[in-house]
Formats: sequence, structure tokens, C-alpha cells
Amino acid sequence: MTRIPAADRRIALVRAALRVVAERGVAQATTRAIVAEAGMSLASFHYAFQSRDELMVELIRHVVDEEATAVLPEASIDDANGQDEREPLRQILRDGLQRYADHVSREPLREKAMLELTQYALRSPELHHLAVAQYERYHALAAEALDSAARRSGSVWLHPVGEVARLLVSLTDGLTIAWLVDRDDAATAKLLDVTADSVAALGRPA
Amino acid sequence: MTRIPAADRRIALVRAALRVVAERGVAQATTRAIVAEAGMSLASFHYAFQSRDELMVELIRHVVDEEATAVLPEASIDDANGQDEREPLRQILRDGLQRYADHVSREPLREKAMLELTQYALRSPELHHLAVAQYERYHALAAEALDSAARRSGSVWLHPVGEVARLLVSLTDGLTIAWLVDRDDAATAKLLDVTADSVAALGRPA
DNA sequence: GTCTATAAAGTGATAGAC
DNA sequence: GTCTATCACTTTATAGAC
Repeated sequence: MTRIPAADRRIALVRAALRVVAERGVAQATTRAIVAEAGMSLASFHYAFQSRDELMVELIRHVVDEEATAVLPEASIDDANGQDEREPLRQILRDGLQRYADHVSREPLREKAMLELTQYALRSPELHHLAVAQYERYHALAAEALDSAARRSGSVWLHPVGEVARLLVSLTDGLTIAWLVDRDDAATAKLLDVTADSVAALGRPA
Repeated sequence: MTRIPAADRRIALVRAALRVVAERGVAQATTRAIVAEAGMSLASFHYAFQSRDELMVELIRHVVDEEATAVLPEASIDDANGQDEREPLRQILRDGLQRYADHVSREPLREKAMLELTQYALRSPELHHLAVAQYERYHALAAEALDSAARRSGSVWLHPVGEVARLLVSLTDGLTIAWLVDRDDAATAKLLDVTADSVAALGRPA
């Protein structure tokens, strides 16, 4: 049972589409631009996908799956070193935010693409549920990271962790937009300080 | 010196364009859709504007000017009643956030349009500066509101107010996106509580 | 399965009558 | 100034040869 070529083509086209969306935006991600990026003919596109919309659905699914692992890889790794030395909650948050900010400034086009794809999904009744799934995923990941941070610092959250998670996701979305607009690294660094302070205030020693 | 008709037409077209963008998105805001909304012929569009891009520039300028007054009308009004009775900082913040959230849920299409227009501007070198101006404006307005909140509550901010302002703008952007995605009013209400707590932690009694 | 060629519909912009 | 008609181009999608 070898993998059928159509499936491979779909994957190649989705990846090409993501590159085009990142580089030039959703509006410029035409079928022609995508097949050119993938090195295929236009007809091959419609052999693999019934329509451009069908590709967009798969594209959004794809980035939701990927982004999850790309943005927050800190939750699990630092959790192994038991209860030996406790970092302050504020510092753990600051470090995590820094990792996120580094990710954004390393791949600004990708983050721009994520935001555009979310809004694209919000404009289509058929795609809206994909945006909902995307943000459920974000919230779950943020909650995990916050749980881990509380454990490692010996703290507890004063609000349900899901509520703090929604705050954290809102914060990261907002700071991403602000940075994409003005690319002000100094302001972002200070913003991370302030953010770490304000979120850390939502926890207390257990 | 009566106002020349072309100027009126430009205003009418900009307003029509905003309605189209809000209802159907930037991608669907074609010249034809806009003139239909404005009740004009296609040729009249190009009599008033050289190109669609020229209208988009004016549209973004227009919404930046308007949004400023629409979103944060609280800063000045409540400031008049001197030093008689002091509200707690946390409560002032919570009320302000509630006003913002009410605005968003009252005009979700408009907020969706604002976000789309920002991203549209971010994709064009010629329009990028408009997004920068938009966010400078937001940050200035947020700083004003935070100054006012500190005064009314007899508090001082532990960080420069500009930094807290950037946090506040990021927060509102983020919570707007989250709500546009899942329309979860209960989660948003709790988010506002958590947000007010965390931002209030950045101030202390003077 | 993969191509070229083309259909069918939509786009921004303009010409030219009035 | 304002319209209708149209140009030149791009888009998604398909037909049909190979």
C-alpha cells in the first residue's frame, strides 16, 4: 500500500501555499502563485484539490497543527528537574515570553500569515470552526505552560488557570500585532517586563 | 467657496467602503461593490479617486481618526469630579475594559474591519506607515486613559505609563480577536476580571 | 496522471457620449 | 460631472490531447 501521489501533491501544495501566504499574503495566494511556488501546472492543482477553498481548509488545519508545537516548546522540557531549585514565577514567565517574542521576530512573515489566516477563516461560515479550534488549541497550550510555571515556582494561580490562559493568549496575540506594526524591539522588551510583572501578580506562593 | 462635489463624493465612497469592508471583508471590497453600496456608477468612483489604492489610503486614515474617539470616550469625562471620592484603580480599569468590550460586541463587524485594514496596511510598503500611525494613536489614547485612572484612584504606575499603555493595547487587541473567534461572552467577562487584576497590580497608592 | 489551451466570470480602469 | 459601454487583464476551473 504505497501512499497515493495525490496525497503527496496535496501536502506539497499546502506547504507551497503557506510560503506564498507568508511572503505575499492571503489575497495574493492565487492558485497560479501556489502552483508556481510548488513547481506544478495549474491542472495539477485541480487534480489534487477540487477548489482553492478546499486547499485553504487544509492549509489552516495544517498551520494549526504545526504552530502548536512551534511556539511553546518550553512547557515540557524544563519540567523534569523536580523540586530542587525553584525559579521565581515572574522569571519563568519572562523567559517564556522572551521565547515567544524571539519566535515572532525570527519568523515575522509566518506570524503575519497566522493572523491573516485566522481572519480569513472568520469571514467564512464554513471555515469559522477552524479558527475556533485554533484558539482552543492556543488556550490549552497556554494553560499547560501556566500550570508548569506554577509548579516549577511553587505557586498557585489566584484565578482558574483557563482564565489566565486566555489572558496570556490575548497578550501574545496583541504584542505580536504591535511588533509587526512598529518592529520596535526596545518597546517590546519593556513590554515583556511589564507583562511578566502583571501576570505574575495573578499567582502567589503555594 | 462651497465645498467641491468631488470631496463629498470621496467622503461618501469612503463611508460606503467601510460598510462593505465590515460586512464582507477587504477582499470583497471591490470598486463595484463600493459604488453599489454608495449608489454611484463605476465611473464616478474614478472621477473621485485615481485608483482603488487611493481610496484604501483614505479609508484607513478615516477609521484611524474615528476609532480614536469611538473606543475610549471615558478618559476625559470622569476626570472632572476632582479629588472628592476615589474609586479603586482596579475598579476603574475593570469599568474601562467593560466599556471597550461592550463596544466590540456592539459592533463586531467594525472591529473585524479594523483588524483586517491593519493587516492590509502591513502588506503594503506604501500603507505600512498608516498602521504605524494607527497604533501610535492607540498607545497615546491608552496612556491618557491610564493617566486618568491613576489620578482618579490616587495611584502611581510602577512602570512608565507608555509601557503600561502598550500592554493595555496589546490586551485589547488580543481579547478582541479571541472574542471574534469564539464569541464567548462568559469567558470574556472573566477575562476582563483577570485583566483588571493583573494590570492593577502594576500600580500602587501614591 | 500530467500537460496545454481555453472557457467563464470578475477585476481595475478608461473612452467617449451627453 | 456623470453616465454607459468597453478594454485589458486576472482569476478559478475545466476540456481534451497525450
